[in-house]
Amino acid sequence: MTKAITMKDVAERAGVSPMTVSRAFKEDASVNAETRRNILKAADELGYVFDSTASNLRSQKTGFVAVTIPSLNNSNFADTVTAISDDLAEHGLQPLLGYTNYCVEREEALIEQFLRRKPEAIVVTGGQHTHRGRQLLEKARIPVIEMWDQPQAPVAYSVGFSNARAMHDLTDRLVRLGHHELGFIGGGPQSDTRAQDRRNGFIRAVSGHGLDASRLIDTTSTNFSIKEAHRAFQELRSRFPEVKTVICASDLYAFGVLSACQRAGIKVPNDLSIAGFGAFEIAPFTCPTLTTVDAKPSEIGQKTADLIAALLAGEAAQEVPINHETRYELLIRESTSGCV
Amino acid sequence: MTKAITMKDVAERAGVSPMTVSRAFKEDASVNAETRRNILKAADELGYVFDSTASNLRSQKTGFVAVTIPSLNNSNFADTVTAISDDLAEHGLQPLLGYTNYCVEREEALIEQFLRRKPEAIVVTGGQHTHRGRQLLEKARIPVIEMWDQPQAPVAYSVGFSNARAMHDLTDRLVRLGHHELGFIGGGPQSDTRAQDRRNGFIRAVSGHGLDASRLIDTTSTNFSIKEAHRAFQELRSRFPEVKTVICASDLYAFGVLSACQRAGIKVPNDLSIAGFGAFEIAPFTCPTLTTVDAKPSEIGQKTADLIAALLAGEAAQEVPINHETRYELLIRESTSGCV
DNA sequence: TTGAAAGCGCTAACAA
DNA sequence: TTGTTAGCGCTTTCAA
Repeated sequence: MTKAITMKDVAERAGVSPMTVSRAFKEDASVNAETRRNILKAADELGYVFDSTASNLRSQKTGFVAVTIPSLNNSNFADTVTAISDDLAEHGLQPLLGYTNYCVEREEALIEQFLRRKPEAIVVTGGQHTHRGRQLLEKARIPVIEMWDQPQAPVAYSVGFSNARAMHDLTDRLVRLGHHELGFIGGGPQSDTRAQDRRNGFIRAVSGHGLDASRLIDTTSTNFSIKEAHRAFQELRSRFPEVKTVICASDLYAFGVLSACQRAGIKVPNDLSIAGFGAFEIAPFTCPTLTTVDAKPSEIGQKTADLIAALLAGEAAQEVPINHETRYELLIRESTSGCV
Repeated sequence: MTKAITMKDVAERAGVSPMTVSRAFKEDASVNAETRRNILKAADELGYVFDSTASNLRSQKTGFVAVTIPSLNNSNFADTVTAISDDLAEHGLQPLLGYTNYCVEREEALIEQFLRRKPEAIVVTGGQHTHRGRQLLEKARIPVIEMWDQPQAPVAYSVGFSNARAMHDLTDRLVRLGHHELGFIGGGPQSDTRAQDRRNGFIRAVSGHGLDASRLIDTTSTNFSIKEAHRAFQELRSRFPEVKTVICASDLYAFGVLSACQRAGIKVPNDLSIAGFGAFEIAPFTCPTLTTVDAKPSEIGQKTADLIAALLAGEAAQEVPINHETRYELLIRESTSGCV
């Protein structure tokens, strides 16, 4: 391995000082136009590659934004990350992405790892952390954003919505449309906290109407899978055969229930209504189309990135709101039109 | 902002030299067990956070592996990245993830950006790059891996399979099963190169049997969407009404065609057979279940990470093969059982 | 607009 | 096992 080419080499070739080379590589620095051209040419000829690691150390700025999500393989989180990534890029920031696999201990490890890399802000999904994870976030001297949920006790900033309220609204709407025998799949004690919140919202809405809110089926894996939905639906059918409307913590579950019904010859929505959560790409294309809630994941990502940009631009803290509530939208479709 | 706490501070508090603190933070360094305990305690009390940026510069090692994929929102690529990420973590490496949106110019920009951060290896998806992108990869003095495809002229290492051959095999198999009027959706000149390769494989297989291989429908967007499939299927129906078997460049297209059929009352597979590519999670759960090809994305990720680990461990270059072929599997299911 | 000097926080290399 | 010295490649700061 020959020695790496540095700014000094470029400087010598261009006949200037290293400092001028440094400036030439900064878009907005004041360097004579021709000098800059010469420098960039020299750099190109030498095959010089700017070294961010040195720049990061000296300037105490890395341009990193740490982001942890539960899973990469979930189109909602993928949409959020895509939006964050796009938006941050406009501000010259680069996400440092990690996934927790829905495990707070893994989150803690990720947070610790990421903080060592000196990101300029850190984004985590949800408000559930280990004790130490939370401490790390609190002591990090950078903006901390919890997204997707509205934590009861936010570490600092939050961008998201209440999963409980969203599911409450969906359920309430369906009850008003005539659905009275409802069951819920997902959100058991082992699941993702967002799924748990959704289940709570379901219970609150159903109880609020004086209906039976006890037809709940736990799922055992933290991430959502179609297979799991099949198992859960079977359990629902045997324990609560009277259920006419199944609401699921995720569209993936809803799709699983729908496919199980198609296999079993159960007509949806005539015999059974189904609703999901998340507005996955397939939802408007299934037969029947799937009732769901669009949590607008891209909007969450965008608002998160905008918030970071504002905070890093040094906007007076009192001008930046702490909690950023994002919208969600009920999408009532064919799969729940059976009771009218 | 008060001054950051450094190793020097920790050293003073623990009554040792900074070098000893440095060693205490390295798992395998030789430090007296009690000394290390004292140091870590002191660090904890001071709220010290190890500074990777300084470590990276001094040791000329960042622990980063740059990875670019076309899209985050594609479960195949998400699976690959998840596997890479898991595997690299075991070697203390951290992926630096970026997505190109199926655009070689964006890829070039990402490569350039990433190389400045001094990753220890770089992984790109596929073998298509801009001229400069390729040059950057060639001149980077780190292992370069092209994954998912088997490029004709690899930059260095490759881990993947031939999309053309995989689709050829699927098509060939279907022809042998009695499918003789075939059409293909996707892989037009504007699409993802992997989709183009698949189309070529289709053409080769169909022509190979002396059948009409000209029933091809272009899609216009680079990423796969269900909506696009609806449009394409409509075009296929009007231009080639004789088609009895539709093969799609992606499961997402196949799902779109299937849902369009369900809407239109076309019986699958009795009136029309459908096959996709990618073994998406929904494929075994649709009604009918979907014939597809499993390209084993996790395996690609795993092999890629293993290759990187081997190369960084300094294994003699001649011991490490250049091309790593990964397996794929034909999954013949209900959606193509109409011709038997 | 350009340059010189100093140093960001860590660790390689060497010494004890 | 521990310490000393020097310096990784940039950019801050100050001066011209």
